[in-house]
Amino acid sequence: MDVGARLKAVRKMHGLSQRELAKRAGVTNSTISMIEKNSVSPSVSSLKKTLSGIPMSLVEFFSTDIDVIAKEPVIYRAEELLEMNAGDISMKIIGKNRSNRAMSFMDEVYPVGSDTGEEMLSHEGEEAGMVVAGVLELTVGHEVYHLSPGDSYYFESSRPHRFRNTGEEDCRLISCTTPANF
Amino acid sequence: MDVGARLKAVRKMHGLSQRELAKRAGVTNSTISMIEKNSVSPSVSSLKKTLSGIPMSLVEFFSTDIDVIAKEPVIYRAEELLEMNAGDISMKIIGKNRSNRAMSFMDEVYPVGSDTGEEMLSHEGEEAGMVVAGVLELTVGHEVYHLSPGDSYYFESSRPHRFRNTGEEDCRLISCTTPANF
DNA sequence: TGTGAGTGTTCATTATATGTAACATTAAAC
DNA sequence: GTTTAATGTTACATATAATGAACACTCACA
Repeated sequence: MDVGARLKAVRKMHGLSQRELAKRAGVTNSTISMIEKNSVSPSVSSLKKTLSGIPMSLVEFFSTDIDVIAKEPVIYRAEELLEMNAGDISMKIIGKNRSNRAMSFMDEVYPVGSDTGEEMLSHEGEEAGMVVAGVLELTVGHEVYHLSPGDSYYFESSRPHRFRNTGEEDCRLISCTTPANF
Repeated sequence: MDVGARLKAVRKMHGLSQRELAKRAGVTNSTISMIEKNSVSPSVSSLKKTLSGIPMSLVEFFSTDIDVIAKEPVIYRAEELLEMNAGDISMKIIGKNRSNRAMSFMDEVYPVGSDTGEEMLSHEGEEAGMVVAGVLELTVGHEVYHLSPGDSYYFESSRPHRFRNTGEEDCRLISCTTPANF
């Protein structure tokens, strides 16, 4: 991660000179020069102060992809979607071949009786989804929910959760998680 | 933003002592102590090095919400979903009443002839979606795509884009954007 | 051909962060 | 009670970053 190059790119992108940004941010131009040349590793507070002149948050600074947006594919045909299997659950991941994704967007099919398992799932991030066909039993924490087509959910992935198809037909679910898990 | 408190929380969450983390990260325990007490503002490089012992990225560190996970609602019934209208396009937002969301997960309906407009959209983030019914014309950059049910897309929202229903029936789309725009 | 306002860089000084090694406190083991 | 190993904190020396004032350079304009 090239902090200097990124700051330079961000600054240029906003049409600011080192001195102009320095004035707005309340730091000196030499500080910015040194940071951009990677002659120093700025403290969190000074980087934050510097970015306040843009303005830009630290999250944005570290997550924004300055690199050229590669000519990534945009659309994924239904018949081309690669099917993955986790147990008997089928998942088709949209954008799987992209270099970096912020999300995992998926078309999932839970066959009758399928289950992510008694051991509850728990991981970083957030997830949301909508049932398109069939019924789904969703457990989050100590609550159990039953979802029909058109019903949806949104929760923090750190909360223990479990998906089951307790119905009598396959359940199809369109879901999304962030960050990308798959 | 309380860097010290956050580091402490993250460290505790992973069951590490200052010394243990220090050893894994290749810094000294006193450095960690000082950072956690906010007696110093660590340099980006030393914070990064410190987090490598967790391990955790800078993005995660600055974006992770350590605050207590509020008792947010989890599921949203089809009939309860609030319908929003942008022109003649209908959008139902999942999780709208949540305090903070990383994503906008939506159930959208594009009536025949509807269009996000000649002026292409362009904003921060990434977006993905899958057509559930009808057909959709998606323009990204200079490319025009036609999607049928089961087809999907994933692209950087900074790329100019436009959605149109050029078909002869309503188009239903389940989509997600990050960060949350709606 | 200056001249002036802009650009980014560099140097010496000052301020701040980090490493080393000590300290005090707690909890478990004997 | 004493020991032992763990915890987090602190003091001082050293390393590093930030400041303020110079410097060299480019470009527009007279």
